[in-house]
Amino acid sequence: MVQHESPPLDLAFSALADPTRRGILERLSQADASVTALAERFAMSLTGMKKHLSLLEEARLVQTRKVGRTRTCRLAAPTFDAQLAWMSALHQTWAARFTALDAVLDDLPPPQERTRA
Amino acid sequence: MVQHESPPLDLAFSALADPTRRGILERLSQADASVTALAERFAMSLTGMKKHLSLLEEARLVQTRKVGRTRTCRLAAPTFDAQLAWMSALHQTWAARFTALDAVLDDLPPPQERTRA
DNA sequence: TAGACAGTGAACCTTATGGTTCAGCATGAG
DNA sequence: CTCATGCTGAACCATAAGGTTCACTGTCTA
Repeated sequence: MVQHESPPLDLAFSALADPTRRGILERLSQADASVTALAERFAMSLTGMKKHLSLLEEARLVQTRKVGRTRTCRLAAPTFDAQLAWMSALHQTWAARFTALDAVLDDLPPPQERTRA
Repeated sequence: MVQHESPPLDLAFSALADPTRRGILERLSQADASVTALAERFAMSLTGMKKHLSLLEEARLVQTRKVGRTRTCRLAAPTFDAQLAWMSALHQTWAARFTALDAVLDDLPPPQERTRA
């Protein structure tokens, strides 16, 4: 497979691709939480949760800090920028194409109707 | 592992997580293309490309149509809605806590720009 | 000081993913 | 009709991903 590159976009999108991780983000959007709390909430082992959190942290979607023996997790703020920018760029393109080309492509006549012209 | 659910968000985000697939979308944003053309462009087998395209199609990011023996691929339009909504919802939460990212979302074109006749 | 508690890390298991090759199967051009 | 072209599908392979358990470290607390 050789996934040679893993730029921010890869990290962020694939972090977001997992429903559990999206759940974690939603949960954290309500309140900060410890690893244990999250593990309980999502019914998985501490270790499993830790892995998710590591990914989320690497993708800069979550920020954690360990005080004493408990690690507290919170949402990291300015993180969707790259994704939004990317999606937005593609979206722009659509807008352009729709106004111009869309009607033609969308309503492309069925093959047998192409006799005239 | 048992990935029991695979709702639109999963599909879309994980489709977007792969750099090749993002590349395909970018390429298609410039012009429609056949499977062969895409496979050549991304230096992979037809079959490999087909798999990517199937995923993209299932995620409703790409639309294909076969005419004769060639299948033409084009961007599908109104597809980031769910993701934008989700991210935006999370972002709302931040807004209460931080106040940074608003500009990005504001710059975004309205998700439903498909007002074509 | 003795546990208990919170988190880590290594090893492992199973399934998913990204890719390949090879063998078809329609379709279009001579 | 024949053959090249364009795509499909099945089988396979290596690695990544999502999870587990078990052993361990560090930190409270009684």
